[in-house]
Amino acid sequence: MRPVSKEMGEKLMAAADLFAERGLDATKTEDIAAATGIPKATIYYYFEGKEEVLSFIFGVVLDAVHDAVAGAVAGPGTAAQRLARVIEAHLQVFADYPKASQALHFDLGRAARAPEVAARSNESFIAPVTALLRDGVADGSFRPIPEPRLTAIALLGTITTAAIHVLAIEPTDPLESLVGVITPLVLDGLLPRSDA
Amino acid sequence: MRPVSKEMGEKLMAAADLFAERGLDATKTEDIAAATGIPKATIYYYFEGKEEVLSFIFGVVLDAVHDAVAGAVAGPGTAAQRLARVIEAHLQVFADYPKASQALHFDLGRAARAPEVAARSNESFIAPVTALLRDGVADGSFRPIPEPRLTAIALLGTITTAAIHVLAIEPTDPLESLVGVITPLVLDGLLPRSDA
DNA sequence: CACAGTTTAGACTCGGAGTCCAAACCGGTG
DNA sequence: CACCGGTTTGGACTCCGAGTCTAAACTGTG
Repeated sequence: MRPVSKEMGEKLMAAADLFAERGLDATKTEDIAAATGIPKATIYYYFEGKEEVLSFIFGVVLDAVHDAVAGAVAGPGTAAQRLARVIEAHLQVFADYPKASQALHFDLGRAARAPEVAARSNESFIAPVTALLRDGVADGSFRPIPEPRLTAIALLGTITTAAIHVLAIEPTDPLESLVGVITPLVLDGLLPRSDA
Repeated sequence: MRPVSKEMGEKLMAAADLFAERGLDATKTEDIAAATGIPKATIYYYFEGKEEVLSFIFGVVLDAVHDAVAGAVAGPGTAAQRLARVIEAHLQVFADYPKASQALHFDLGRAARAPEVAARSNESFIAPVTALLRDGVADGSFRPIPEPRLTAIALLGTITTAAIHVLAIEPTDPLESLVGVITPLVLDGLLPRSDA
């Protein structure tokens, strides 16, 4: 994969629509060419094949997640407040890159099988959130969490699944409504608080 | 898709391994034939194509989820106890059909795009769990939940993502360890309970 | 201008999905 | 047993699209 100019990168994001609608394999190289305005031969000059085009798009999203999460984690406040901001920021990435996020989630298998995508999703979300959970436990703003890493992974699933569902399957509710669903769910749980 | 005999159905499940490892598109019809022992021509006699073979496998898993969830929801106890059993039962399906579950999650895009798969995952999990949440709110065993359906979807994501991760990506932890992660997470949340 | 890198059209190869067919097989039924 | 419908299968065939290749044009830089 040759280095991609900013302009070309932007053009390429148009392919995210195709991938989100049809998936990688139902998307012809010619379609990508048509949608992006980049001729097939040029695409092959930059990328090994359409799978690498998809990886490029995934990279853009994962970078955005990385920045969003890193910013939220590094911010002020208790671990709980920062986790709430992680959720908000992550959802904002879905709002910013709806089609690309959808493509990422929908071609999850391919993504998971690509070691560098797995590594990046680890760096972007799982590792920082795991650390945040540990912090919160240490300073008492979270209850003891026996498996912070698995918990972080579960949180990732909570956020992404809900977001993708709203985005792609039943776009009846706005994405913002999810903050009010997910944040209380993961912070307070479903049981009533006797001290509330 | 013609009706499939029990024996043939069992043979077909061998294809789940291929789908889980490589995804549908990297799996050749010939490979399916080799893995299942069913010749290509016979496969095409029963199914429109390999996509329908995948749908068949998805159907088996979704049926199992349906039965597991229905059983847990219908059981005795508070809504919280029944939800805990839903989680356990759902995880048990992952344990029973690891490869097929993986294939389902990995080819999520295809699944989500297939209207009957979306409908079945709604019937199997989302609708019954939404109802369970409503019940729990009504009888006071859950706190008020403004968006029970979105919450149910979020729960589905929590469970499946964690399970798939453990199953496919980092099989270091056993699947059972997830019960202790997910159940407290969704029932109690991450914040400490001052009344605990 | 010459040279290196980029861009592109278009022709080509090749693998695999799905089609088709005809032969065999199988389990009733008269 | 002879027949008939549905099933099973091998193998040949078509067709589409990914990826390759080439050569020409174009771009900017010394």
